Amino acid sequence: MSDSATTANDSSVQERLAASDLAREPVFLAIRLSSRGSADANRALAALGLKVRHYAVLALACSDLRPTQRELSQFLYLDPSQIVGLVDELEGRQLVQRRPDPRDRRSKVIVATASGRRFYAEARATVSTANEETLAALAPDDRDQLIRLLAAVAF
Amino acid sequence: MSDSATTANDSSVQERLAASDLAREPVFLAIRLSSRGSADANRALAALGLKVRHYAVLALACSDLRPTQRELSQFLYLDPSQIVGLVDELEGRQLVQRRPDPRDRRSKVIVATASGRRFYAEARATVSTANEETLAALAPDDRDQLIRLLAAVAF
DNA sequence: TATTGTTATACTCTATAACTATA
DNA sequence: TATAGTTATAGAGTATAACAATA
Repeated sequence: MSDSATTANDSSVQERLAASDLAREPVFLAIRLSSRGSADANRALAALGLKVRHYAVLALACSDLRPTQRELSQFLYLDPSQIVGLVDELEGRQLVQRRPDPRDRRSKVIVATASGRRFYAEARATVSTANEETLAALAPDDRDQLIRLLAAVAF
Repeated sequence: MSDSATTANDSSVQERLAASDLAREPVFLAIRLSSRGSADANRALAALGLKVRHYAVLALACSDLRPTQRELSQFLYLDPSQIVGLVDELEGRQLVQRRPDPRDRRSKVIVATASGRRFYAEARATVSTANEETLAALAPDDRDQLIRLLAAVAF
């Protein structure tokens, strides 16, 4: 399920769908929100040359978690081999660094550089604007509620 | 973001992540629910030889919407060329039929056969069980609330 | 001239297995 | 013997363009 349809986003088309059984299934609805949300976020991030997955890695590199690549793969449900490429790209743009882990020399801790932090602040604002767009149909209270419920399922 | 990590699902790993900024971003959370939900649903549907996208097409073929392939592509945010293959597989298993659209001979209406309807009932029960698993962390009221909010965003 | 279903093709994403260096 | 990062490769999923039939 993704964002590739041709003439979609016709509101009457979506209204017809809303009447179906499918439209009451939580997994189906989550897939839709996810694909719309990541399409919106990717569109916004494209101006910065990022995709959501780069953004997610950068966000964690800016956090105080000091994650290893292995941990990034666990946090993001991505294969360790995919983290390699994402870190490569971010490192090539000097947004993050690979640092030896003093506790285990096999591991590499991924930390943001100073410019990586500045860039993240910018990206975060961009994503936040995209989120506004995605969740425009909800009142502020409902957004908070949605975030709370999603977090409860996710963790 | 998908379901490919190696030793993930360690609850302490997820607790650490819950403390990050990322864990408050609705799009990130939706991606997680979507990937977990579709992984659960796909696992359940595998016993029936279906994936969620086949299931979605079958569900709409069983509805009273009587969708054309073009409409299916709009409903599911899939490219028309992808609908072809999904309908081919379902038709090969005699679960759905392509019927000429009397109103436009270019179009083909996709309708479920009798055995398609029986099969859908079974698949629906299976998916429902998988949903229970995915949403186990939520109380019934919270589940209803989540579905309501997701539907409000999706339509 | 535009649209529906279809085919073909290229591209991205995902999954898997191996290799190296460390543990 | 097992694990972290890496590489390579195959497979699935996605995007794009073209074509025949019909509008």
